[in-house]
Amino acid sequence: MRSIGQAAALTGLKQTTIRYYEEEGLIRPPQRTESGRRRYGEEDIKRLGFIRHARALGFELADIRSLIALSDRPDQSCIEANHIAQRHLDTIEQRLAQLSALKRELTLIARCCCGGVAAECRVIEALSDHGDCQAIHGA
Amino acid sequence: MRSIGQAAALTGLKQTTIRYYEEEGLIRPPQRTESGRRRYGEEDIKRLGFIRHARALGFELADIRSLIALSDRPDQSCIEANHIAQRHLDTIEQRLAQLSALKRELTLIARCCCGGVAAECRVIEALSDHGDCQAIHGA
DNA sequence: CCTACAAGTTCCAGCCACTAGAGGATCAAG
DNA sequence: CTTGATCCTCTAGTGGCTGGAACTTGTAGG
Repeated sequence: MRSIGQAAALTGLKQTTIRYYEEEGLIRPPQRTESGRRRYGEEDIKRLGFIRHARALGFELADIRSLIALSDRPDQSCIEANHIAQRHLDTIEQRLAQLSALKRELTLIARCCCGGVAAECRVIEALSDHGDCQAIHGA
Repeated sequence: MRSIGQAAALTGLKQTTIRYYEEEGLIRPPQRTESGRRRYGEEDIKRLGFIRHARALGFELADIRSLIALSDRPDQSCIEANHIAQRHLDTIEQRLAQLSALKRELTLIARCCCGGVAAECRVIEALSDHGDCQAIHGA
């Protein structure tokens, strides 16, 4: 059994984050010592690792909640899990496309700064006038 | 002079957002009618457009504040503006790299779902075990 | 046994950039 | 005068934590 500090060190999460996950019901409340300190078993550590990994992949807590529910009922079809992953993948792809559009425009804007005074600054000018900016505002 | 509704329609911002920007000091408080309704002039609309565009490019309000301050003192060097843009570009590039890494891993994970039961679900398994996941956790 | 000090506890506020909703006032048209 | 659109202020909520205050426990050394 580990303390919250050890759990944090093992999973790479912060103690406050672990407590937050408990509060949010993402992990079950761990055992406590007589004095009230949390004690985590191997299963708890595993689940924390799961959450950590899923968060690192950008899943939202709501999705993670669903994935956890799925893994707790191992007889169920995993189509749902795949669905969640697929949906997330779509989101990521959208964001990627958006971001590269941003990058393109921003590169253009940033490149034409010649170091003059702000009155002639292309950066500020380009930001003021979005006539030549396409399809960014659908963000 | 335009009402806040017109300003919103012209800039693509919501009324609440415009009021929020006012509260945050990103725009100066507009004139008011006798009854207290906001009236926006051309300059105000322009500035709102500026903010809108910068936000669409992903600049944070703090950066936008600096950019506005710069454009208000047109005699100053625009190196600062360029610096802000460059910094933002770096952030975007980092996020892009991160996102494509996520996409790669997630694609791998999602692909191996064969539609079986959750106990054998590769998606859940892959999330539990991040032994084969590289360098995502530096996010 | 006493003293530090590290590590844990709860609770509450703050972050960002809005957004939603309540509840009321005002405006323009018919 | 009524109706419905528009506007006003104020408060609270979003997600996913993070930080701090104020307190209690555990442990190691002297």
